[in-house]
Parts: sequence; structure tokens; C-alpha cells
Amino acid sequence: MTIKVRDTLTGGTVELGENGRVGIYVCGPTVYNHIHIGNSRVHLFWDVAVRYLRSRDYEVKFVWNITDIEDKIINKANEEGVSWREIVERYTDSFHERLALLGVGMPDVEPRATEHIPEMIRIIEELIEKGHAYPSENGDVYYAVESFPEYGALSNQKPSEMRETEKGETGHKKSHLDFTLWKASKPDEPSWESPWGDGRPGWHIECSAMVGKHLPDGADIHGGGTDIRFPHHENELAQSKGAYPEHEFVRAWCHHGMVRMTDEKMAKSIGNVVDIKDVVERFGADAIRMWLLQSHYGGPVDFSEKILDEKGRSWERLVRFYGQISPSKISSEDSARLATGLLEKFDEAMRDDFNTPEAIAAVFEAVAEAGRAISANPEAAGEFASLADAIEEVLTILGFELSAAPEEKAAEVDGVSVRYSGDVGEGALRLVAGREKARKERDFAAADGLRDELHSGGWAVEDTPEGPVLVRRDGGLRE
RNA sequence: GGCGGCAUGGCCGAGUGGUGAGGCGAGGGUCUGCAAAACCCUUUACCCCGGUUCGAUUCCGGGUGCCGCCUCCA
Repeated sequence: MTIKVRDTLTGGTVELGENGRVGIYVCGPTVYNHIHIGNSRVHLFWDVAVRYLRSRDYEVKFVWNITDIEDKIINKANEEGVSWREIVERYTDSFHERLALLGVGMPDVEPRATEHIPEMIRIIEELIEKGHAYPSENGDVYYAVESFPEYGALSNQKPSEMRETEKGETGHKKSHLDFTLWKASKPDEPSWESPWGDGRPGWHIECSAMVGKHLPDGADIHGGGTDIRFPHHENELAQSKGAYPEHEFVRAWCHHGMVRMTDEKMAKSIGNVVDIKDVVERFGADAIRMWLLQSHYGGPVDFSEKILDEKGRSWERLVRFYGQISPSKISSEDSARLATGLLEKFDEAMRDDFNTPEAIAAVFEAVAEAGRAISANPEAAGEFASLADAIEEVLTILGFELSAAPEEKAAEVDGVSVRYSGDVGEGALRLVAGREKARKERDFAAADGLRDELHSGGWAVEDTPEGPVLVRRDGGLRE
């Protein structure tokens, strides 16, 4: 079985995984600041794709890089008067911390640019030898775009029609299209030795080097945001194919859409970024996951509190339903049929360009149908073991934390058994117990009064045959 | 100015040449002392104008709008 992936270079569909192996490289962050929710999309999404592929027994090598040398890092270090390495370590840690908050797993390798200087130098030498690059007298080395006729193929642009920089200055470059492979360093800047003097790598060359090193057979998938399709990926392609024309570099380029804030791209340069830490605190990681996975990775997604709230409610519904059937010990025919159907639809959706919205829809369809059966016959709730397993399997692959569903606890308060989840104060428990007593005495006015009091405290009571359950209900999922 | 992408019901969002994906919300019901939760019913959509077709939301052409890239950017 193969998977189909849409390739931005050709616009067509590429089939991958014939040999059971898939190599994935995605462009990671430049660590000069905290990553924002938009930056995280690439990691969250490809982590899900990798989980899926592994669950279907593909041998996956997953790589994302860290750009740990770049102008912005140096600038930040100068601003703060600390070393560039300190900036790198601080924001690499921050990056990892935020991914963990989102429940995103780590790749197999997380190479850093500065660990691949010799590999980069080798490619640059190769490019110079083949006439695709030239050193200038100031110690910079540039790529000669004109020497590579396919330049522009990935971003669908003709070099001749590309806009020149506003100032029209080319500096030491022969053409405004040429880009830097190696940048001569100034006295106080970090630098590495090279045949062209001390300097540091340009942005694009690191990915050519790291893909080559960590995925020597070429990347099946090379991912990143649509905004780095040009120039970053275009330049990478020109470098790698220029230096090694016979070697397959990337089989499918997959670009994901931008996270938008009120119809505008979320970007540090615009200043409309949302910190992952805040969003996770406010809405929970699963709501964020539901939000990002309920739309296709290729298109844009809008960020808003309203949408995140909605996604939280969707997720809650799944958690509730799963909680209802997960204690099942046996599987009815309905359960087996729904479980099989769910797994089939899930597979079909994921194989088709990782269509996570359709995959999630399959879960809801199964949930709705089983819910109907249970509504018709409450006894049936205990006969959905196989469906519970299937739902758990699917949601786990998608990276949701079903186990993080609030654990139900029970307490004896004033002789009344109250069930609840999360952190509940003594006061709230007493109110529930009081209400339960009033109900038993059929003093409904008093009972409703106590319920109103709970309500204003952000709590709701659900009466069940086994007694009252206290749940948090205050708009958001958390305080 | 150049290139690319997208326009789907109250909102969010898949998908398809011909029997309403899914979610959220709203209204009505079943259940409940009343609620909540759950379930049922209703809310039957595909930007505009042409064309191809027996038939187009889906294909083609034109238009409009939005977004992204062309400079650092996931």
C-alpha cells in the first residue's frame, strides 16, 4: 500500500512508500524568539503524519532542523549583551517546551546548522566547480541563479520577471537574483573557517546539507509553510540539484497554509502572534489539535477564541462518549461493524494526502451511530469494547490525549456520594450534597437555588441514576 | 506589476459530474421534579456571468473578492 501526497512542485499527486520506507524533512525554527502557534503547525501536523505512517508499519525517518546561526540570532544576542549560543539554547529549550505542551513528539534527528559546516562547505565547493556559484572579493560566496535554468520551477516564477530589490543594489552579487551561500563575518561575529575566509553559512545551504546527510537517499517529503516555498525551498532545490544533478533530492514538496489572525498571516514581523503557552492554558492542547486537524494542512486556518472554544466543545463530546463506552468488556455486532468501518475510513482518509478532517469526521460518524444505539437501548453502552479500542487507536494516532480526559473522582460529603473531575473546592461539594438532600426531600425550590449558586461559581450538576456529577462549565475548558 | 492558491448552509470546514461529509450554534422534541448530558427532528449550501453536458457546486472561459509569495518569515 502506498500513500498519496500532493506535490507543490508539479501540482500533481505523488505516491510514496512503495518500499515501506518514508523519509521526511521539515524546516524547523530559527531560534531567536519563542515560536508562536503558527510556527507549530508544521511540527504538529508532520508528527501526526509520522505517527500514522508508523502505525501502518512504515519505516519512517523524521528530521527537522534547528537554524542556530542567523542574523536575527546575532542581533538578539547583541541587544541583550549575551552570547549567540545563549540565545540559541534559551529558545531551543522554549521551542521544545512549547511542543511538549502541545503534545507534539520529537523527530528522530534534530540537526543544527552549525553542526554541518563541513557538509555545507563541500556543497558550495561543488557548486563553484560546476559554475553555479562564485566567490566575491569580500569573502562572500553567491549562487549564480542564471546558471540554473530550472530556477523558479518550485515557486512557479520566471527569474526574468522577479521584482528587483527596491534599492536596486546588488552589492557584490552579479545579479539581484543571486543569493548568499557563505557570508564573510565581521570581526565580532561568530564565524567558521572556510576556503573563502572566516564566515558563516547563508540560510538556505544548511537544509541542502542536512537533507543530504540525514536522508542520503533523498527526502520523500520536504515540508514547510507556503511562505518559505520561495525563496528558501527554491534556493535549496537549486543548490542540491546544482551540486548533484544525478541525485534525487525531494520526491514531494508539501507546503502547509498559514495560521491567520483576522484574515492576515500570523507573523512575528506583523506583531499579531499568539504564544502557545497562553493558548494551551486557555483552551487546552486537544482543542488546539482539533482546530488544526479539522482543516486540511494545505489551506489557511483562522485563529480566534470563538473557533478554539468550539473545537474544545467538539473534543469534549468525544471524550464524554469515549468515557461512556470505554469500560465495555464485550463487543456487539454493532460495535464490530462500527469499529471496522471507522478504521477503514480513517485509513482511506489518511492515505489520501493526510486528510485529517475526513479522518476526524469518521470518528464523529461512528460516535453518532453508536450514540443512537445506546439511546435506544442503554444496556448497549457496555457492548462497545471494539469501538472504544478503535476510537482510542485513531485518536492516539492523531495525537490526542484521551488519557488526559478528566479522571472522575468520588467523595462522600455529608453522607452524599458526589462524583466530580478536576479540582473542586470543599464549598462546591457541600452545595451539591445540600442540593441532593433537598431533592430527596422534594424541596425543589431549595435545590434549584443551590444549583444556581453552583452555576455562578462556574459549575454544573448532572444528575444520573448513580447520583450527581459535578462538572466545570464556564465557557472555556479551563479557568 | 508578476506568480500561485482559495471562494461551500448562522459560523467553522471536507468532498463530489447526478441519492445533503463532519463539527459548532440555533429552534422543536424524547428523557428529567426542573435541568444537564445523551439521542431524534428541523436549519437542504456550494461567489457572479457565460460555455461543455441529458445533467455542474464539481470541468472550461471571463469577472469579482480574499489570501500567500515575489524582502526575514512555518
